[in-house]
Amino acid sequence: MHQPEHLKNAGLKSTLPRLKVLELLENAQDRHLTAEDIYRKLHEAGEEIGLATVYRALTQFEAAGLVTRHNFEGGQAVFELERGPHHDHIVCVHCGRVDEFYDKIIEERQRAIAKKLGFKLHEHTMTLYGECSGRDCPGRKNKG
Amino acid sequence: MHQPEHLKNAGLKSTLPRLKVLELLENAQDRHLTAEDIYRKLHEAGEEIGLATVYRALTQFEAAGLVTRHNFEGGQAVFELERGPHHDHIVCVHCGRVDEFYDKIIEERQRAIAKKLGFKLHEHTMTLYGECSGRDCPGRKNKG
DNA sequence: ATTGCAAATGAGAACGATTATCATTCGTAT
DNA sequence: ATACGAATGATAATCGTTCTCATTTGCAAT
Ligand SMILES: [Mn+2]
Ligand SMILES: [Mn+2]
Ligand SMILES: [Zn+2]
Ligand SMILES: [Zn+2]
Repeated sequence: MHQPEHLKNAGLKSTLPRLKVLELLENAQDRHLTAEDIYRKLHEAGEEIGLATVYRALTQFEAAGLVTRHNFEGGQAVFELERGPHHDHIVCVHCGRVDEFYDKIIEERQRAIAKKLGFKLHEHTMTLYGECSGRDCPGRKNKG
Repeated sequence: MHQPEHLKNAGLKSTLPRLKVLELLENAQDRHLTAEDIYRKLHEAGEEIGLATVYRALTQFEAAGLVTRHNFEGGQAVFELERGPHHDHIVCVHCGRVDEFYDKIIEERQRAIAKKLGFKLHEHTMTLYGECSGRDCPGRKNKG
């Protein structure tokens, strides 16, 4: 369900490459993807697109509020389609799994801290790092 | 007060370049510096040192727990000497000013969230971004 | 349907931050 | 003082991302 209107509404011309990127973000199993993930997945699906175009599309989507960029530690930025409300992330240091959460108390405290320090708060990043308990996580201490 | 013992205790050989970097981190007015900040300040002070050596020293200090690396948004990583207990940061989007804070409630919530999601928490990053109220901040709405 | 033109694309060059290479120098234990 | 492994510094290389520019496309006016 990739609507050209989504792009039009965001003030972006509806082009084939942009629609492909948007569609992939909508349908991919993983919500958090690097530019190269997207480039690779599109090529695997037989779609022609340049890497520079993927980067440009993502930057524009971000500016339009369609997409959020995260700089988890380590090289590449990851992008996710803006679906629901704000949330933060916890990342497994072994398998890279990303879980999402929202904590009202933390958000309140952040606002209070900014106020106390004399800042007009714009946004924040918060990422927790740890070891997940996935059955297939390589960091798992193999017990039954 | 740059003690060779600090390096020795950290398992690092006491060399002149490392002592210079450590001394600068101890004495610089700004607690949060990029590798190039350090390189530049040392050269301005007439000290000979290679940029690669600055990067290597910082990476080793980090591994030894003497220094913490932060990836605030935008290009360069910043480093700070590990002095007291853990804290997080709030950064002014206009002037780059960095303030530090610690919030016990947030830290507690983070632990609870990780537990609920089945993660063994290792660490976290939290950075707030906003507009500071410094007299000389360029983003300041000039009112008396 | 054709035309015209600004905007978008893609290939590859360029860029900035960081790391790797390697010949030379240094630190330190004998 | 000697010796040897580790550290240094100049520079090349790497990596993610952005820029350049010739070509193509979207789209609106014929
Ligand atoms: Mn997310
Ligand atoms: Mn700090
Ligand atoms: Zn995992
Ligand atoms: Zn400011």
